[in-house]
Amino acid sequence: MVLQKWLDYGFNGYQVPATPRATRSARRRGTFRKRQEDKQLCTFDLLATVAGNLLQEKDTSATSSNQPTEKDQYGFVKECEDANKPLKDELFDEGSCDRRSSSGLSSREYDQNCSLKEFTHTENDGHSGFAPMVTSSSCSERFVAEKLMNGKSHIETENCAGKLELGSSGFAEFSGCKLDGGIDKVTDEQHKIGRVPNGTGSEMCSFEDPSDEKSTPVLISSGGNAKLSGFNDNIHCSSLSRGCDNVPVVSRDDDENFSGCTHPSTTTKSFTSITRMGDRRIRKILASKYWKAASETKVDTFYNNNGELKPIYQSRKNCFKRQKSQMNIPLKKRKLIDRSSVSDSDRCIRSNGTCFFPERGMHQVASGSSPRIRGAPGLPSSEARQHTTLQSRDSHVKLRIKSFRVPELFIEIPETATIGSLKRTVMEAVTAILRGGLRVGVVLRGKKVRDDNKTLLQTGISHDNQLDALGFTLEPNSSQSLHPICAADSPRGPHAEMPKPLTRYPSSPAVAHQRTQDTSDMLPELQVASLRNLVESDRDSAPSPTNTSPEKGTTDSKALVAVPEMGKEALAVLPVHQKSKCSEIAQRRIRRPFSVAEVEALVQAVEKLGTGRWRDVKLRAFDNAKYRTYVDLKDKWKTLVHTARISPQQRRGKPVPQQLLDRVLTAHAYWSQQQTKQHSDTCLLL
DNA sequence: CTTAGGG
DNA sequence: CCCTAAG
Repeated sequence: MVLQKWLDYGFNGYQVPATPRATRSARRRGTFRKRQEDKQLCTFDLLATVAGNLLQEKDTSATSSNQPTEKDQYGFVKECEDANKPLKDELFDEGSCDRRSSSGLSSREYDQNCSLKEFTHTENDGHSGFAPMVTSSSCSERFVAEKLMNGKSHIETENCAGKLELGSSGFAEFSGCKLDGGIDKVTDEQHKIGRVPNGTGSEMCSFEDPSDEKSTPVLISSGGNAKLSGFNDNIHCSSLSRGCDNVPVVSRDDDENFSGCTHPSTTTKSFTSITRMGDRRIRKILASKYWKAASETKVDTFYNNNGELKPIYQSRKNCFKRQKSQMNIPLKKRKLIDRSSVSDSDRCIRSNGTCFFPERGMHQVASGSSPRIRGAPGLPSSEARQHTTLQSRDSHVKLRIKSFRVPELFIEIPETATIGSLKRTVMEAVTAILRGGLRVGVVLRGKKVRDDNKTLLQTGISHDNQLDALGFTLEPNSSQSLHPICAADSPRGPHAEMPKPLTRYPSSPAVAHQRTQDTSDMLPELQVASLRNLVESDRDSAPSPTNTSPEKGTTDSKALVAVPEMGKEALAVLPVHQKSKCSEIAQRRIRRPFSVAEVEALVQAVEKLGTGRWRDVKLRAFDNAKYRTYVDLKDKWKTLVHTARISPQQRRGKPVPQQLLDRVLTAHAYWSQQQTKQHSDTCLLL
């Protein structure tokens, strides 16, 4: 079941043009939107990824035998590895599920864990309404997709990922990434508020792959729930991820809420149609009030969950929330102590803006610095030491960005697509996002630091006690933004929301959480650790992904940000700018040329019902084609009439049988006449 | 939400 | 396909 659900999920984020044509169109419009009906529309929030985890996992796996799940995960991953295997098969293949289960965790257990976690989550929370919200947001926003790259590149990326160094000058430099990244200090809010159980959101949705080097781990967490047509079960994002066994999450509420945003295939007919119809509206709203909505979303959601809101309403809210999360691209960062010994090992090799850490160095670091013991216990001590070190050298602050959030991606991919194609698609999307114009925002204690000329010292960042309050955000680069709206909005939206976003994404803890077997116990520690990470630097964890693994990784180091070198080619394909900027706000639907059969059905329906009854036509002939709205049908009819009137030479695209065109003209003439007649009759009566 | 019509 | 006005 879990696997099946996979498909349901969509990739929240930038849409990858299925075709050049679509791309052009999208570019022209500056907006993208892809929806999938018969194909699986998955919305995944990508949390990036990174490969770095792989290395860590490798090391970790050996150490942490206590996690039965890992093997499963491995097995699972391997399954996915088969690039030639159709996605559909992959997902629906019972055998796959079984295998995965056999490896250590039965599917049932898997589910139970998720449920349990979820349940626990809510219970502990004490805020019945709040927990779900957090979960959903985190899930939707947070998703980890690993295995975006090949094993090799993967590793490299991971290594370099997110290393951010802040010099005394105040100049921030991403050693590892070309991308602008923000360090996300998500967890802080939660901690402060205390409403959310430790490690709440992120853990649930994100996980790490303990896959070995060979296997390219792919973590895909859905942002929310995806419903797959034919399946009533709601899947939680966690189910997608391998680590989810440890960190299952997502509340039912989420599923419902998201139904509107995602593919509501499972929903009832009426509901589906409603949601679909509302889709545009939602998008519209998002576009115009994205930021505002985003800022308010969290709160709204919270109350909504408690209250008795209409499903649709909730779904919309969720959409907003989701959008928000997408827009906010918080990065988690880790502060590293600048220590000579560490520095050496950590030192990265830069190449084309990407920083790589030599494997040796990494391993060394990992082995030396971090205890192999999985679990929080090791963290505190190591951190303390590091902290001390840090203090000794307060003149330099090293920050490591462990992960960054990728804007929502919409990926449409046929069920028959191969895993390899799926990977490529995701890769392209991620690459595009990364390449998109982004800038870094610095948030200190919830406040945006706008003065770029201030030194870290002046700002207070130089002091470790301040560091815990330091956060980074990714913001659309207005200069590159194609859309005025985005550019204009970006400045305030992200900033204003900073605090909330942070709260919502305890990404690092989550990741760590995954790995840890005893989630409940670990959570508290993890969160603490994550917080501390911001303040303190851990040399061990920082440079080496390996190191990050269980102990440290749990805390914060886990989530690495991959800054790929990879997607260069892909970039050409994708309209990066638009996507990175505003794609989330309004994504154009994918173009779906009408097939002859569809035209036939349309013509037939119109012949029967006449023009002007597009809703009926839709229900009559395209009820199952969810991607065809009545507006689409109306438009198609319009184009058909036009096509029928022009000479065959002037017609473009897939030729429509002349016979059909003739019928179009006939029907159009007939119903036009009827309309006129009726109108005249009305006039006469009046 | 539906229609209708321009873009 | 999108967007919007209008009902």
